[in-house]
Amino acid sequence: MTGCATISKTLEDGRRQLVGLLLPSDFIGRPGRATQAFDVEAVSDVTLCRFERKAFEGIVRSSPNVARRLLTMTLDELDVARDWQVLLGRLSARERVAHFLLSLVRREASDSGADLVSGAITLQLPLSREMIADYLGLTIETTSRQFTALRRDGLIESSSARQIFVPDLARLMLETMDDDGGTIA
Amino acid sequence: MTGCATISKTLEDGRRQLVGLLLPSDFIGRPGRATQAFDVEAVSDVTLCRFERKAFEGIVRSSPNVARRLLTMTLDELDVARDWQVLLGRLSARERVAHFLLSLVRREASDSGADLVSGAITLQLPLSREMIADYLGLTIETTSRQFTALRRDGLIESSSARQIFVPDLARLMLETMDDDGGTIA
DNA sequence: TTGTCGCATTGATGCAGATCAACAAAGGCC
DNA sequence: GGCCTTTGTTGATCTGCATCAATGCGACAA
Repeated sequence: MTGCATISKTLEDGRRQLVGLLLPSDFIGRPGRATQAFDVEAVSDVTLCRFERKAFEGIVRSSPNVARRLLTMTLDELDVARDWQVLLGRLSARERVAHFLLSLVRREASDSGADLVSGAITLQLPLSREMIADYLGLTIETTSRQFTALRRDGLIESSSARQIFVPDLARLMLETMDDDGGTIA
Repeated sequence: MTGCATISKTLEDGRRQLVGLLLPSDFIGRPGRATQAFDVEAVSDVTLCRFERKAFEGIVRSSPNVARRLLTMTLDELDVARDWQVLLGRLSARERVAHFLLSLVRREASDSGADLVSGAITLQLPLSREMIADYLGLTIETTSRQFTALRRDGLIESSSARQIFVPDLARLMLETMDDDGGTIA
């Protein structure tokens, strides 16, 4: 309901990859599953709404609307995961960072109902550089360098590491090269 | 029901990433969705079982068991997608290829009920080198070189490009470095 | 047989991002 | 304030994979 958490997997040698970002309105847990194959970790103070498994599954069983909603949410998560696969497999470091920033913008826009496709916006990054790197399949250093490069190119401005001002969203979108916003010359 | 298909996304400049591999028993389509954000493409002759959307959604609505099964399948797909994210974000080329081969072995094992964790096995690759490269977020050349390297190291043998013999599954697993099979010295 | 087409392999070279290392900045705590 | 820890930035160098370019090889047709 408030706060931010991550879903991740860590390999034995310490390499880590985030596979999900949980923000208010997201759901944790898998109905009908005893265990979870990934780690869920709060990255800020979090308040959440807990359901007893038994009771919850009873509700799901008795209410087809809830069941359908759950399926829809899972399908949405699947789409997010697949877009993320494309990012991890094929995008350059700069494209990844631009994409990350825009995904945060879209999250915020869809929460507030507005539909920001251009103009300026200020973002609060919910994650540290290390987490962003683990999110994007990069190292801390390249992530930091990409932020610096975007700042140098005037695509973002920042007063602190966690506070990002985007003067022109359309211009940032040109950096992402995906079919939601690309069309680069 | 027979054959093999892929789910993928292609960027405007031609870069492509597979985000799903469909083998017999898999399901195509998203209940409650009009459109699909990814391309589905047959890579061999395929026979499938088609349902009318209206009729199918009626069945889902009236039968909670079907609805629950659908949710379970989607959750499984989500787990696969997330493991894939880890592979794309953090594994080396050699690890990716080893992981790919083992995922095919597991698929075959789980279909035939057997549970192969060691010993030898012969695989028919359902994909060309190009598709494997797009699957793993690599180029054709790197993929080919990794097959050559695995052959050189005695981890696989092959009579043709599509036919792979794995003399010792346990040894191949040591190459994957994930927490399902790693434990490297 | 000989050409040609598509796919796979192999080699030479380049480069984006990783790694190693130093330093700066921002809190927290006494 | 001063000290320490954590986090972020920057620079120098290295390396794994991409890129560019041939070459090999089986399938198929003329």
